[in-house]
Amino acid sequence: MATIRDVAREAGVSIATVSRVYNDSPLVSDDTREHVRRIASRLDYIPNGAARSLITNRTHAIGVLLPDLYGEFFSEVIRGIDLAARQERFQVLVSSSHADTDTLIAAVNSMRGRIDGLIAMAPDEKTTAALDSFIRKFPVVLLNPGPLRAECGTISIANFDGAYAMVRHLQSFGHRSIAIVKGPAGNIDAEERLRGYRTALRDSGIEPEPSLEVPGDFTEAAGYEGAVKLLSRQLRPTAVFAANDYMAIGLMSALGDAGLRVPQDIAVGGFDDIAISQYLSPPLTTVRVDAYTLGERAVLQLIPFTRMREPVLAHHEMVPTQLVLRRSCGSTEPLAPESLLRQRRRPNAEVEPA
Amino acid sequence: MATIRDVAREAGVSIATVSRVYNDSPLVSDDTREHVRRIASRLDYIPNGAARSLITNRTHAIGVLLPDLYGEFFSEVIRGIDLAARQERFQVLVSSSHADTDTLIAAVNSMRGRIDGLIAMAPDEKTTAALDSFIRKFPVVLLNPGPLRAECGTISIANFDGAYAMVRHLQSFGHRSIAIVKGPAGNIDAEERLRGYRTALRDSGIEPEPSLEVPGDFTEAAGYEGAVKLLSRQLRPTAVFAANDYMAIGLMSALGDAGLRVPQDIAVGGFDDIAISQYLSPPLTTVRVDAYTLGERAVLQLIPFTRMREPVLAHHEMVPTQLVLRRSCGSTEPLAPESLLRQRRRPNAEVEPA
DNA sequence: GTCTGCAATGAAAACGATTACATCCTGACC
DNA sequence: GGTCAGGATGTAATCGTTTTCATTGCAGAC
Repeated sequence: MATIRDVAREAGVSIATVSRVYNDSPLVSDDTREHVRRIASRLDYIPNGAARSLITNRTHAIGVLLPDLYGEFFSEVIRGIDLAARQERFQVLVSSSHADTDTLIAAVNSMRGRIDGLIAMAPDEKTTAALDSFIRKFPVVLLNPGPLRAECGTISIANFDGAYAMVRHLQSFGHRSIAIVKGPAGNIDAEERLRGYRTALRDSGIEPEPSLEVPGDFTEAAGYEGAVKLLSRQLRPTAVFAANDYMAIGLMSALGDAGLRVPQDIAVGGFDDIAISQYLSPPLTTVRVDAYTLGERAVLQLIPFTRMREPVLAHHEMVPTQLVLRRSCGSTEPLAPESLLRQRRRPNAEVEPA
Repeated sequence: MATIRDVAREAGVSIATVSRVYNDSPLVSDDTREHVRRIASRLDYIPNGAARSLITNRTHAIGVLLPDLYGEFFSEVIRGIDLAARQERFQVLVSSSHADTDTLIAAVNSMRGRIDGLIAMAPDEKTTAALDSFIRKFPVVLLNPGPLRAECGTISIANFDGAYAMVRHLQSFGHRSIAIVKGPAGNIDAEERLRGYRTALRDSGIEPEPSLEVPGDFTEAAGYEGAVKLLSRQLRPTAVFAANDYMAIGLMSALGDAGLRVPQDIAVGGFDDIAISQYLSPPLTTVRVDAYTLGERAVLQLIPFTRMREPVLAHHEMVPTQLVLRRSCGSTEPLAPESLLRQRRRPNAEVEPA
């Protein structure tokens, strides 16, 4: 590997000059700059990153810490982060699949000194607490944290708004008795969605009815059981909002087993807009979550603070969700071809999934 | 940030001793080791990675270069890489979404000097060629490259075997006239799957019939059109193998539109086992691709060579595929609950997809 | 009591860049 | 012609480690 010294010698200048060329200093004449560049590329010289960050105390890399997420969401977040970071000429160091607090902390420590800032998804209270001391002295942006008390930057998904919009939409079809299959207790997304559901009801003068709120855990099976529970009521609801699409799938299959038609007998709404949703029969009305933007915004919020090496000022941002109308809620509007909509989200999707 | 000097001063030893403690040198007495560790942790000392790699010329990081992949596959590959790398105490630097050769090369260059080895997925000939000079002097493992002539390590998916098994399986139900909807020309996976299809036919004494091989491009729409084309023959095939699941979906919806029942009137097989497949009606018989293992094996193959800083010896490995029997091919065997099978692949899936 | 050998430690030279400061040169101005 | 400004370049200190090569101290051999 050629070093800056080799280039300097070969070009007949000092290493300071070569360095200046690579740092776009205005203190180099155009001739020299040109000459040095030529020699450097002939020698296949690439500045040594380690030496650089040793002296500048900057690594030009950001760390990304994610729990073990399901495919679609994960890859979109990373994609958003990756592209935004590349734009800013930052490298991305990832570490995912952190089941517990210990491995998460270990991961943070192993990244220390190798990154200028951190983007982390803390799925629960415990993990957020674990990151706390780090947050106080280092640029950190949290993805989708819970109670917004963190003293750092955060980006959240508009779970509340999405759920609210979904319920209001169901109401626009005349539904008055709307049930919900909830997500796991303690889960931040689940709680926000429930809150959106309740608020939407109250805003239309309906007091949420506990027996219409059945527990769930985001799995297909929970959706199935939830439906069974709801159908055992003497008065069955006319619409059900499942707090995520997987539960909506289970729900719909239970309804089918019970001989009920969706949406004629009962309307169904989901959340997430996972890839499957558009292929269900009927296609599922749901709430699209823009994971790409989540990642992108996180980078844009983080980068300025990496330059100062200071904690990110408390600043809370929200990524909007979008109601996706399909037939499961009774919508009959002519819809744009889904495949085109999808396409827009993955402009370079040229390669085969497997 | 505390430096090694701070620790040395505070502990009353030389920096050499502190360094030795952190490098597990046997040349330190147990007392000293213990003492230094205590001081270090009190000062919250973490060795500076930049300084370390400057002197050792090793970064303890591997780069991962991926094209723009669809969600599920992408995240599983990364997960495999991440976990294996963590085991070996390596960091992972990712860069994805490389639509063209230029951005790919740029990404490689921006990683130079920051990584000890590279795992890259080169989706086509052009990209492989672009990486060629790099491959000659640096540890590289290619994921799923085409013709196995690359002078480096490679890990491929057993596309041929999977397609072969699928066709043989269809034949076991008595099908003699089996069509295929092909993937895009030039695509490596597509070509291997086609080859597997043809070989399976020949091995059972059937000469592949060109009119039973209709073109496709891995999209749902292509599957639909493929079905239309096949149904327009005077003699319709009794089974169709779609070269990926998305095309199988389009295919099945076209068959439905034509009033044909799957599998009674016509059997269907797919490839990839995307998440949707088990929810289709009927659930799709397909070939599972183990992306996790792909990533994991790549790391295990790469790591030893990073220590020598030498190119990876040409070594070609294959990740097996697995036939997943569901109802679309006519299988009536009692099947294990799918949700359990899925679970095994994502042991820590505690967090909500969105 | 000296010498040898070995375990434990320290001093100092790298590693390859950035950058403050010094120096040189050129041309403008009086 | 001398002075001065300022652009272009060079010198050298510095970043925080690892590692080679002393150096020290002590145990055991003679």
